[in-house]
Amino acid sequence: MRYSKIPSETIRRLPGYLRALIFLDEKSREYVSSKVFSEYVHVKSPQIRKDFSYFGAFGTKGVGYKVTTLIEQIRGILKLKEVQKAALIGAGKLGTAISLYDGFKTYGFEIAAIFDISNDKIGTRIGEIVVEDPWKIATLCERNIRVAILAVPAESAQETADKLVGAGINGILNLSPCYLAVPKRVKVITIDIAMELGVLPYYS
Amino acid sequence: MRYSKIPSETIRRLPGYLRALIFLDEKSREYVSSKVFSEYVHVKSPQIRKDFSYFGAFGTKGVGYKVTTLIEQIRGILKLKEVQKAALIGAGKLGTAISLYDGFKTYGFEIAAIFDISNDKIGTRIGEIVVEDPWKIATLCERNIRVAILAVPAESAQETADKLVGAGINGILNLSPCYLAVPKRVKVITIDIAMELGVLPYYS
DNA sequence: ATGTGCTTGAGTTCACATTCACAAGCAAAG
DNA sequence: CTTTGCTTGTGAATGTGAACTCAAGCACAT
Repeated sequence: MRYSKIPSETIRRLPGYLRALIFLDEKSREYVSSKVFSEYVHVKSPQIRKDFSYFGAFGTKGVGYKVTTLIEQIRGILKLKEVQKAALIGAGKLGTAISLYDGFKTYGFEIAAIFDISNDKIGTRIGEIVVEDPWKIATLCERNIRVAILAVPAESAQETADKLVGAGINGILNLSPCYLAVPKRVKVITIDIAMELGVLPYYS
Repeated sequence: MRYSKIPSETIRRLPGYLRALIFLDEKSREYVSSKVFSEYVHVKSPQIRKDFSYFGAFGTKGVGYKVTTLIEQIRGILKLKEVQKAALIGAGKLGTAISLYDGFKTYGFEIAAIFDISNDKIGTRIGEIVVEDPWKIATLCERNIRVAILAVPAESAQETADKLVGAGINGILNLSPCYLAVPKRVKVITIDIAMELGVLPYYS
């Protein structure tokens, strides 16, 4: 299957599709049509069919798509089939909130390590994970952790990102309000809650 | 000035521009060229010039754009000139982390009210704000609060959103992992951290 | 077995966004 | 005053994604 020709905008929508599909699956819904599905994900139905058609046609005319098949397909494309271990850097208020959020397993993620610079926190436990000293970030690669969530103050974000890159990480979810300079092989996604808020008044 | 013809993709980039410009301003940088600016925001220089040209030409050839003028312009377009009051619903771990985050004022936002359903929290103080009972959400309109940040469990997100809509809110930043059904006049932005994480493995 | 109603899948059209290339123009130096 | 170097602003071309439309086809009822 040639996934390489899937448009990037379609990829961007897939996690949203996945979430809705898992929701439908939990409700024991077996089939869903593009029309009904569009209600759940706020994407128009022709768009949904086009997206699904990129990775092969397996819908049933007159009926719709089988929910479990769709989930399998999307998990496969996003490489979420086996559990991905993720590291959390920064155990402040935000980091703690994130580590306790149970939505990660929906996407096959598991927070497998937490780091914090504060001596008060090192050695203590958040959930079931023991907080470690940041110099141990270098061991992430051998622990098979390739994704990191960065919840540190903006001042130390770049510095920490450099360490992560050095440790062989290839994906960073950056929650600091700043851009990170990283090599091209590393994918960075930045979420700045305040910044997202910035477009709201425009649409009023 | 005809702002109405500014492409939506440009609008989406403006908050990012604004953040970088404020950073430059704090560094006392007076002028910035599109080439230099592109390093800061990770957008190519012709794109930046095109974006700026949508809201009028005021760069100086051979020199660049005046940082403070740019900040004024963008604040004007995004309607961030006067301080916008925002309400925070949900004072759990995530809500608390958000209320203590000081990045909001960069965009002219101020958390002016906090609501939580828990009796333990009502009446206590987070930062300088006293946590209120959710039935007081109805008073938001008369308090001149038009934007809300929703940090409640997914189960009660829709119900709370309905209350907010009833209170005359016209923008919601939704941090729950679910879609919200709201009237068209209300703009919703959903951020699901786990979902954003979902695209990372694909790019590995 | 046949017809009916609904849904898929794809080809096409249209709209939008990005990139490119270059003329026009300011500033500073000689 | 003229020249040199750099940067803007924009029209044209290219690329990309969204919306539309409709023939093909499955399932179920009759």
